[in-house]
Amino acid sequence: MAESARVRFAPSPTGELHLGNVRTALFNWLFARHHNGSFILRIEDTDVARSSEEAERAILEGLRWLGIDWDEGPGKEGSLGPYHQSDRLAIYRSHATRLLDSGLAYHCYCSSERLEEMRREQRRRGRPPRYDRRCRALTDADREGYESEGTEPVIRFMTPRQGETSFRDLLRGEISFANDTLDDFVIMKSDGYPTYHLASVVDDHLMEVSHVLRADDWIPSSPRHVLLYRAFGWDPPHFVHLPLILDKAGGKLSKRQGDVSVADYKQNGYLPEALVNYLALLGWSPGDTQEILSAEDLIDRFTWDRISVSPAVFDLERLNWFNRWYIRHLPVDRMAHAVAPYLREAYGREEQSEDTAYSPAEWLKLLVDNVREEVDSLGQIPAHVAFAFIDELAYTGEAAEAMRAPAAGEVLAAFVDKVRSLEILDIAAANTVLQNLRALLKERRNLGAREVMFPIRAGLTGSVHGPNLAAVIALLGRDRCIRRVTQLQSSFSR
RNA sequence: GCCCCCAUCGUCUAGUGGACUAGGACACCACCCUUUCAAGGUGGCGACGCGGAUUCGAAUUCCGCUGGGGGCACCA
Repeated sequence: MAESARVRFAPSPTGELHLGNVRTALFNWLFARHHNGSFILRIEDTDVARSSEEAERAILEGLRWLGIDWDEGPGKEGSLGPYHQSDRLAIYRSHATRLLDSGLAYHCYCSSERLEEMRREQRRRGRPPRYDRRCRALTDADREGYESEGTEPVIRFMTPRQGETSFRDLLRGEISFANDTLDDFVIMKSDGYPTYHLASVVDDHLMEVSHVLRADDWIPSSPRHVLLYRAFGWDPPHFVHLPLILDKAGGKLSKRQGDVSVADYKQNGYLPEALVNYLALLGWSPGDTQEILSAEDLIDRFTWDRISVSPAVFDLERLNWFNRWYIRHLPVDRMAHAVAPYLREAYGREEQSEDTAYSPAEWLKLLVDNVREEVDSLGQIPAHVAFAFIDELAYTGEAAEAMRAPAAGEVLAAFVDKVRSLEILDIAAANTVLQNLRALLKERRNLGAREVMFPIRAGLTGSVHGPNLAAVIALLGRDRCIRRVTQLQSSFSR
């Protein structure tokens, strides 16, 4: 590819940033970065009723969070802007007029009621729903009549009745459509805004887009776009249609079954690098067995010819695996920073370090470092560390059983003794305590490791599962450990 | 209904006529490790949709079928 790579992501701000859209954005971005080209962000806000600034903000925020940056677009006006289609209406109008003047487009005054009725009838007769081109044959008198009634027309493209229109998809080769399966589609709406077809073709040309990477479901529209390029006398860009992302049920990924918006994943504690890594591998592969790929790796290795053509099912389990990997490998201070908001939300505070051997920051890091291996996402962390924030423990059945063990009382008493004798209870000291306790009780009562560890863990946390026990002890600190166990002992003796 | 796209383990995929008793990853199962859970290690389960054709030889090429998906708006 000798020519420069200019690609774009062109979302319409009508809702959340959808995973499918993100994947499209990601592939475009990787393509641009790999080829040292440009990645353009264009906001397709031509649907006045559905577009909102809030949705646009969410999209920009989502992209930024994922690290997908743009070279031209909102906040980065380049020479080929503006990058909101609503700011380009004059451009579309003049181009529509050009087609009108050259007889390749015409005004259509048909009401939406008539069009709906027409389509209903066509479907009823088992015919494909298509515009019947009635307004192609309007006389000047007809037109004047409509105009005097105040009817605002749309502008339709005059699609050839005969022949076929084909285009080359880089991955699939030649795809052709018989022109009679296309109809005279609308290019300008009656509110003066262009439709997607016109706007995207005009913009892609004017913004000098070299490659259009977009989702599969655009294939049926592509011949219309090719027709428009030709009508304007332009060369179409290269097309690469990306396979759709399907849900578990095999349909197009949509709301209702699970989270589909990036904001949801962000909120639930998925790391951007995990999402990027997972999404990059949905419909693309590096060609070897490497699974963990950083953004740099992806940029380095991304080429369009390794994009697959068959649809891919979104698999949360696999995303979770990537997220777990990145959670485990993130530097601990970054992890602490990322986890803090979740703790604050759940407990109103992000640490509980008073009366421990640690500073607040150290305490948080110790906590995070010891719990990170147990969760799929950051959002699950608060539930795993309740023992460190809440003193009223709810004991699980297993925990109660562990404390009912014959030696449990003796184990806990010995534990409190050891802890009481300490000045500083950090993780090293806690480990020493546990080691000594094991040796002592092995000698005295021939107890195994579990018989020692389980009652202590259960008494301290209310559960027999959880982070490393020495860490638990260090996180609670000397006084809380003693308090929890003695409370337990008094309730037993009652 | 019409048009278009797609088809390898349950899922993501490698594979571009012979190196395929089809490789890797997720999930699942077993074992090991172990201070619980997890992580890690080892092993296991598990796929070329069907039928023709081309070829000495097809997962790989061609045709048909079947199946799945998408599109058919003054939404993108």
